[in-house]
Amino acid sequence: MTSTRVDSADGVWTVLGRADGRVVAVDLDADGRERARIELTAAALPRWVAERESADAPRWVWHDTPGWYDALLAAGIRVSKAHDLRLVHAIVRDAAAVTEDDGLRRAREWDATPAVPGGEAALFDLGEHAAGPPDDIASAMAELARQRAALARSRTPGALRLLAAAESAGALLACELRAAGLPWDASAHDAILRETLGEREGGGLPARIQQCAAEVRAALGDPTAGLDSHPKLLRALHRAGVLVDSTSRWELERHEHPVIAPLIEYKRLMRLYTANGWAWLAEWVRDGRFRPVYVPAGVVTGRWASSGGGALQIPRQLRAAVRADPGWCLVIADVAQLEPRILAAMARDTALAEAARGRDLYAGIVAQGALPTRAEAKVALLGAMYGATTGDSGRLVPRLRRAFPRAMRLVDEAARTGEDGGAVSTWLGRTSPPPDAAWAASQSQASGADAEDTDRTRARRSARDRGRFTRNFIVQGTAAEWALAWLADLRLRLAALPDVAQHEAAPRSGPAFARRPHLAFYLHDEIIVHAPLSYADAVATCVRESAASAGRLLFGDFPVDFPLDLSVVESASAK
DNA sequence: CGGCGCGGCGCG
DNA sequence: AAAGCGCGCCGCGCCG
Repeated sequence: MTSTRVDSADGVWTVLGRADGRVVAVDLDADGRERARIELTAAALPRWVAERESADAPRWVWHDTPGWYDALLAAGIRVSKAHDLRLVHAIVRDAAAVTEDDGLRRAREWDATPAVPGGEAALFDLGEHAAGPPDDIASAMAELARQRAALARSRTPGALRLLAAAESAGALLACELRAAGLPWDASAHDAILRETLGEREGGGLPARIQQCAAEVRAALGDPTAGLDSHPKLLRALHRAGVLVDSTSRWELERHEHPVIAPLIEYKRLMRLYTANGWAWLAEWVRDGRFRPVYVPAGVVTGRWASSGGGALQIPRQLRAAVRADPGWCLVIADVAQLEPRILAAMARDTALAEAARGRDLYAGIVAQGALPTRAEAKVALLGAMYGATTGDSGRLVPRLRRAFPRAMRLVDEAARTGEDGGAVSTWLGRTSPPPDAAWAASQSQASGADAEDTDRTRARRSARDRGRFTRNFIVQGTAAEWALAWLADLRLRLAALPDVAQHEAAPRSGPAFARRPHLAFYLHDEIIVHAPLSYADAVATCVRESAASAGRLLFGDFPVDFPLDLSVVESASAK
């Protein structure tokens, strides 16, 4: 297997940008000096990129990945490496390790919102940078120079360059995931909907929802009770003697009344119907593929977000609709308890890493005697990373503090920094945003001589809120970096798999790369690869090796495992 | 009428 | 009424 590198200390960089209606490509050497410059028509670009890709596979530098890569993918061209100026700008701009920014922070035109594929939203959006970052070659060259200089002078150039490369690989993958799509069996989805919700009759709600609604109204003794408006439902519940303060499920469950069960069922069915019902199916699934819009770094911690389609919230109930094409399979893998393992590695906490040695980190904590049961170990650890102070979780955290002082010190310190208005950074250097002006103003006002008790209370609470955010930021953000490193390595390994003699029933439509094993889904700590059956073992090996490689890339030889739950299946429901 | 905030719930 | 992080989407109801 050829070695696959995520790092960016490598050969040729080629900057793409526009000028006078044409495309300009500039080759740079390792020091960033211009070596060659050519002009192309937009129509000639894909073929030229493909030639360069097979000749010397440069790192492609561009203002925004979807703005260039969607068209290349549509032309059947895939690239291996990129540098996304918009995404890297945001990292460098906020990074605490960047001390001399070489004018980068003043280049406000790069503070742009992500362009949404296929979206026309920018048309009426008069926001300052609604049009996205500048795509001309001069701007791209200038911004790249600022970024390279700022990174070179930063306190942690290696880590930040790695983050830039991983972030950009993620941007490539986000386009590829959308182009390939997640194989989705619309008839299986329809069957689940009909099974769960009942048949649709006329223009009304499905049968089982109507039945539930009737049972709820009967139990309330109110044949016209409105169930979809919280105020109306709350009043109806009160009239029936159910004295709840909200209509949320966890509160309803605490009451005994004939209305409770059918009401909870009604809400469950309505949720499925409205969020992932037939309307969703018609809008988001085409030609057997679900194509969500992924938004790399859409979350401040560096996690991806999604826009439209709810890619990050597909209910487990519908997983059976995720089905491989005939003759193909799904290789599904997720990391067991990623965030506590990340915490152990970041803190160099060998005791926690030892507990994480096996498959089940929580069982490992119990085995060490830190906490009596698995359930308590889990809630305590989540509480530690989320900043729980009360309840079961808050009560258990002190025991964790005794057992794993290094890990706990790391998150406690991050919380304290956040409470004081400071910034914290992930392992590779992504830095939390500064508190907004209102937060800072309320803190200083509360510490003044003329502050009221209510001011102090409120300021204290918002300080603690921010502490919980920064506490979680370092762990969630570093977990996102590990996942990016995993993905970046995996997509290169998959692309490097040799062709087998006979492809099984490769889909005739869709991009060329999707006729070979390819990533089809990604969600925080889980991936799905869609592959011909004959590739199953090779893909599983790639997935495992990439995970091991990501651990080494971030944490060197620190002994922490990132075990995968991996399965090769026809349908995601079997997992 | 569209925009927005909220409650609620799906996901990690 | 959430204790304890991060998201997106739905329907409702209010506002202009």
